[in-house]
Amino acid sequence: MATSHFATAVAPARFQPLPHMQAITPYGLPVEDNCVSSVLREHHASATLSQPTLESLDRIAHATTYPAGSVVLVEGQTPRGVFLLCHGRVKLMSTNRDGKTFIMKIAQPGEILGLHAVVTGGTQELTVETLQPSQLAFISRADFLLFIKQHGDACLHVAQQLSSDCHSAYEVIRSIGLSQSVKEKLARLLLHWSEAGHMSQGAIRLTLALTHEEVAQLIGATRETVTRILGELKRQRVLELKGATLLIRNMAALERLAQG
Amino acid sequence: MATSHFATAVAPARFQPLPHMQAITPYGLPVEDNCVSSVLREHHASATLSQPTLESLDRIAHATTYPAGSVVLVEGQTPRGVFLLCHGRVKLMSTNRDGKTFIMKIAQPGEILGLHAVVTGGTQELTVETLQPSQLAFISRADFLLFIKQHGDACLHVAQQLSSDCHSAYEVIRSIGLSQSVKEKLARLLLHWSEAGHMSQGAIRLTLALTHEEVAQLIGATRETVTRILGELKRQRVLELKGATLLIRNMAALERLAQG
DNA sequence: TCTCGTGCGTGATGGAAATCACGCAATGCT
DNA sequence: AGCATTGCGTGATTTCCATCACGCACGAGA
Repeated sequence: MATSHFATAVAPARFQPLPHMQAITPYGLPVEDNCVSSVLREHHASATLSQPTLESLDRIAHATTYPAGSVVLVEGQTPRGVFLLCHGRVKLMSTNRDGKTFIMKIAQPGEILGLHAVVTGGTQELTVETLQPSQLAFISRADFLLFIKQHGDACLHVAQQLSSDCHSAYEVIRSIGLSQSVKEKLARLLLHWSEAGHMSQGAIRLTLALTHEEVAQLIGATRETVTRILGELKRQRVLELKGATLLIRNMAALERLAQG
Repeated sequence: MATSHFATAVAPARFQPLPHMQAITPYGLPVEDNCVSSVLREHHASATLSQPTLESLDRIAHATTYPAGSVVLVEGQTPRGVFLLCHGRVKLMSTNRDGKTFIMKIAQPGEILGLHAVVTGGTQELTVETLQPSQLAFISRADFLLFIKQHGDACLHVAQQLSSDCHSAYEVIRSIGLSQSVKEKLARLLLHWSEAGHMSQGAIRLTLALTHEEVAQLIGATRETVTRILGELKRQRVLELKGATLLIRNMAALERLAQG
């Protein structure tokens, strides 16, 4: 189990292109030169970042496309810079010596990866691995530090990003530290996901792009328990699961499980 | 148990002085007007903050002394501003509906409390309660935001503080998410504390200012298990405990327990 | 088409720790 | 002094979940 995890996590690192090998492998993603400013405009940052700031960011950022399963950053390494996630989804995780993995969060487009290490000058806290083919923009440490020194609005945005990282870390701690059972944690996770899902005929529909193993690593449990509890919830008609599509049929029951 | 926790956590809130009631109750602590710049000079910030920045910080900060057990910030509340911890120690914690508490960290002088909420504009993430008589400097939200906008070095320092908050949150997640047993978590905690302890006749001496209950809340366990494991470690001559003084006799054994 | 790898479904079993339920010492209050 | 409160020490019981050990489905590649 631990071995198989390492296989998926580490093997694709060989495919990791260097930042300057820009867009050699499209993996079906559109190759945009200015993906940086566009993704920041679409997502949260529009309010805080000025036009000149975005432009100078575009100048120092280099977009690259990665296949699914690429290891972009590794915990413990000295950071060469930060990555801005333009397209796709990546998992941020930590692994201990006996191969047990904990997934801290799934990052969405617009998030900056590897920020802490660059800001504090320490080593990388988390391992970052793509879940899908993803486009990331690399900014070297020196360029980035100069950039936030020169642009006050960027520094504020960095602070906000760090705040939001903290926020999600605290959420995780609350989830795994303050709950009695795995069922409760799983219910909480599903509720959290349901916020991003769509209503359809009285149920909430969302696509579950993770394996049971990964779900387990998100809540600090084993794959078997996740499978068992999901099965139980299906039998109780709380959930319905076809392929990667998850239907939440009984929201109230889920909320009760998550400690109402 | 839950009730008794709430008693200690909430009751002293009645003694909470308003920030403008400056230094009415000294509680045995020296009353310094410029505690802000002096504590920042002593601790980490000396490198990043310039003299003019420190001076203007002193102008907007208002020092106040609190007795032990004061609730300074409460999770969920809309923040009026941030607190800079000048003297003493406070615990940052989160509580769920059935009264179960998780302590995220014990903050040391120099740390800024309530930063996330002020930076992001959201609600307070954590409850902050003094463990000892402590001196805190209040800075209103408006003053603080203006201050970091005007002082680039301060904004960077804020980013670093947020990074370090994230760092400790990730540490906690690793500790509680990636360990097999309570014994392992407790060993890790003791090792972490030992870094701040002093060597004396082949053992490391440190003062354990927390109750077993609080230790349990730091590692996500119950008071009984903490008592039992500490007792076991005493019997195995790994630890020695007299009053609030903790002696670590066998560092190697502790490291083995913490997964060497 | 036949493996092989990967992910899911399930049973049996053991063990770590939560829970419950005490007693006992130290401290503070009136 | 007497009483309440708080923190520590311990036993008995129980519950939940990790662990081990399978089988089975499905897509990919030879």
